Amino acid sequence: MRITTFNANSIRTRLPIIIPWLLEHQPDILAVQETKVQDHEFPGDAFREIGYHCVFNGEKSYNGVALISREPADDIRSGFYDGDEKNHSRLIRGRWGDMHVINAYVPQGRDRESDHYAGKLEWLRNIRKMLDNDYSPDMPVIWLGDLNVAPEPMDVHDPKGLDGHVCFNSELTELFYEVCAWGFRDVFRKHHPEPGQFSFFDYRAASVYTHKGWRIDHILTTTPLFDKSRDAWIDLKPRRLREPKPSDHTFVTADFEI
DNA sequence: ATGGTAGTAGAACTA
Repeated sequence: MRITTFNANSIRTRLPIIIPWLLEHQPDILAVQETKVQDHEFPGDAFREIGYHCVFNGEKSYNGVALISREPADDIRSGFYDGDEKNHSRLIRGRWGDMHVINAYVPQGRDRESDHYAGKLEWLRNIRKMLDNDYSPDMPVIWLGDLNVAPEPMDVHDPKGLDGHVCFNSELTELFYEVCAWGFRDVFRKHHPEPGQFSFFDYRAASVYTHKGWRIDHILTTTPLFDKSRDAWIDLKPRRLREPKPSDHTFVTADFEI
């Protein structure tokens, strides 16, 4: 079983990257964030034409999440709880058999003093509440997506210069690990303990060419799945393309022996 | 260099 996360930064603009990537790498599930499209304009036909099902929650211009999969999901849920309209376009959950997938686009936070940053911390606390309510760490559960958290110094290109950033500071990373203490483990780091592994490169300052990146896109699983993971990898090629135009994030994938 | 680029929109906001 192969599962991938990708912040598309507009799924319509990124179809020339996503469709060939799906055909080449054949993931069972692709979790997309920042689709930036309302539901009635979602390009579902492009995925159905190559044999993928898709479910999505979007809004105009901002946010938006989707689950694109070989097999249709048995259950789809949106937000932290049924009827949570406020978080529809940042959280979509699916179940395939006994495997639960939580696709999240965690708020970025803008700056430490803003309400947006306070909302980001609250968002992570709500994830923990949702986990406590709806799942158990002995179940096969995957939490993946653009989590807007670089957990360790090695997850940013300049840990000293970037300390205090909304995606890299001790308050945030401590909270992140409190959420993970529910029962999540970092599948990517199981296979790649080395530094220099990044999933996001700012469009500005040609960061991709100097490898000044961040690892903020994650695939975390409960122990039953963690033990069955066989590989994880970041595909930098789609980020380095000039044509077609790249997203500022790239694909992060985990492979499991199931 | 507190800049830089990109997407959505069709000006200014978000990242």
